[in-house]
Amino acid sequence: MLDERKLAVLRAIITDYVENSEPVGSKALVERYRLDVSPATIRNDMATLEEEGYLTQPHTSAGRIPTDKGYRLFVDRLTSVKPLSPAEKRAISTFLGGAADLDDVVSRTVRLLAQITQQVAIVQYPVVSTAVIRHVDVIRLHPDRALVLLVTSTGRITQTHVELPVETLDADVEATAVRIAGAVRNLTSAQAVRALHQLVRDAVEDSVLPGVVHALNALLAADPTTRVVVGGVQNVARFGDDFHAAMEPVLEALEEQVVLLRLLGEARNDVTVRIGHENEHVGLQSTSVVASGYGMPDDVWATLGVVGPTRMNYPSTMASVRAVARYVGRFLAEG
Amino acid sequence: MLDERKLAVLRAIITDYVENSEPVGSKALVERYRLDVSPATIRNDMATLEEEGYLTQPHTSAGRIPTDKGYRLFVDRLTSVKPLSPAEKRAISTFLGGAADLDDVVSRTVRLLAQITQQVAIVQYPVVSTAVIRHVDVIRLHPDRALVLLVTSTGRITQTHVELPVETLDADVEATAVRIAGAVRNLTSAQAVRALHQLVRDAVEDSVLPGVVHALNALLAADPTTRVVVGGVQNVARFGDDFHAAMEPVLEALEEQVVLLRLLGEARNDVTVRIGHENEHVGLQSTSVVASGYGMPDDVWATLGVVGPTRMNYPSTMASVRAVARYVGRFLAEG
DNA sequence: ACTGGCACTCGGCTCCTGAGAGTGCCAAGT
DNA sequence: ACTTGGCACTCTCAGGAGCCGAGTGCCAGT
Repeated sequence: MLDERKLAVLRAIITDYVENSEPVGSKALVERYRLDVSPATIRNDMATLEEEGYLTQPHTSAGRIPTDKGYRLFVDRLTSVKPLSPAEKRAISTFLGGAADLDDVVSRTVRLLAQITQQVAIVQYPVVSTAVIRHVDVIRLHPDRALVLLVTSTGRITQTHVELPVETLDADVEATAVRIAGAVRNLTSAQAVRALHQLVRDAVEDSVLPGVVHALNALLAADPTTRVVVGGVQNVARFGDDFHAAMEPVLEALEEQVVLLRLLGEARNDVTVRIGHENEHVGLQSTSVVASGYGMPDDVWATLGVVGPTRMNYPSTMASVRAVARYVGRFLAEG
Repeated sequence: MLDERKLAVLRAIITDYVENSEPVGSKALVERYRLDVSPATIRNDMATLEEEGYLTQPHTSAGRIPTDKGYRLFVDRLTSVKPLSPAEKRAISTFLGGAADLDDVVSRTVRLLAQITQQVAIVQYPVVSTAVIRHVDVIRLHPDRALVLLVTSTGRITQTHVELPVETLDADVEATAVRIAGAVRNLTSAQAVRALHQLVRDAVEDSVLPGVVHALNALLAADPTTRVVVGGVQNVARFGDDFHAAMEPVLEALEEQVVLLRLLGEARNDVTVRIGHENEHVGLQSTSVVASGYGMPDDVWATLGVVGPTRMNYPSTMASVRAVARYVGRFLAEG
């Protein structure tokens, strides 16, 4: 049904439309791309492509524009992710190289992604499945209130408050902190939960312990709900003139952590693309999401990606996302 | 020059323009507001107001719209901040009441402000000048690298990394941590800096100490550079149709922490308004900023505010900002 | 299977026109 | 001295007519 030339036509239409943002007609197509056939032939091909659902026309007697299905075929079969130029690679590398700590890495990454794709960047904080607990601390802030701190080997710090029983001595708090720290050090989340359970049963006399353990369990359980950072929101204004109407729901979606997490989806170690209506979130159905997991080859930590208009340059966006994901993964693995 | 009626005319024009987003003419004005004079009289007043720079017309023979100077006069002399309704107060109170920790308070505040003003909300994390250090911790992450943690009495946690000398023993790290923690507990930033300086001179044999102290000094110095959180960005899309052009620079400005901090300005304990060109940042010259410090009556901690179109409802926005600032201050003072 | 030709459609541009809103100014009234 | 009604004028905006051109679909011929 779709021979080689029809695919070439689809590819040319998408390329042209991405570049000029205007419906593209048969004549312009043969002029700009060396298709070596007449416009009439192209018209027939276009008619077929439209029947199959890959193209559509905004109105009769205008050029064609790609549908979501058209973009999908393009992404799946008609293009390959092109490696970045050495200069770009170097830029990524040096930009990330200056990062001081985890927060800095994430914030640099999000700015970098937004910058080179000219779209909205989303970066999820890394969760390492093999992360172990480095430290637990209980810090008394008030007579009846203490701060519980949890530090993992990746430098992630989470905290929560806990109420202390009345008449708790500083020494009690101290003792509990030491006891817990000793019990869970170098354990993974799952192991720690078991160890804490055991600890509560063994040390029944410790009045501070149960509250703190409860708080810690909450922290350990909340762990996968990682933070998501967004950047380059101003690029939404550049998504195109036809975008102004659909803009508010997009901005709204970008403020919801939950939406963003679902958007990034399951962490996979290659680049995935979700086009237009393939996104579940209704406010984002005129956008596409290009995402990639990052981390070690066999241990994906988290996901990052960009949100842009369906009419985006997929090859170049995918290349950028992939490259940034790899560099960040490598950088974090080293540091 | 500006008698009572001319001021009433200006007030009516601003009220009407804020409501309907359309230039307002003399006839509509006398109809909608009981001015008890003829349109011709109003026209003369309008001509005067325009000469004085309070009004302008988009084109000859259209109605008038206020200038920045007109809005300025309006907020300074023609309006008073109206207290919120009991229902609104209750909503603010209950919404903030559920907050668990500092992060939660800030994030709830920013959402609340954006929600009730329908504009972009900005909240600066509180810095308490009287905050004291509750805890310092040094946590070894790698053989040659450790995490330095600083916890203040407000629950603020800052952290940084420090390189350890080769062959450092765990016990050395532990000892240093205990020593430092003991030295600075319950001190303010300024006191702590002095105490640490003393400590370095006294404990020359401690090889870990200098690095950690250096890191701590950086943390203490960085303290006032507090974080700023933004919310309700989607409301930019609702600022008005004429706003679409000026939108990108606004979104851009909202991503820059530095710009935001300057925007909020000096923390003062009452509501301040900066209108249009009174803002230094060029991207924000078609917006107004309504800000207020929050904290205890005599101890302002930080600033919060909203960014909206110059054509905004100043009395209601100012009332909301003031109310939220007060509630947050009170809430933080209690908790 | 491709091509050239041809009739047809339809959006966008320009030009025009009328309606309406609003202004500025003037002379008369209070 | 301020206010008012009247009036001529300006300018935007909406609507309609008409033309242009890009683009299409179809068909007959190669």
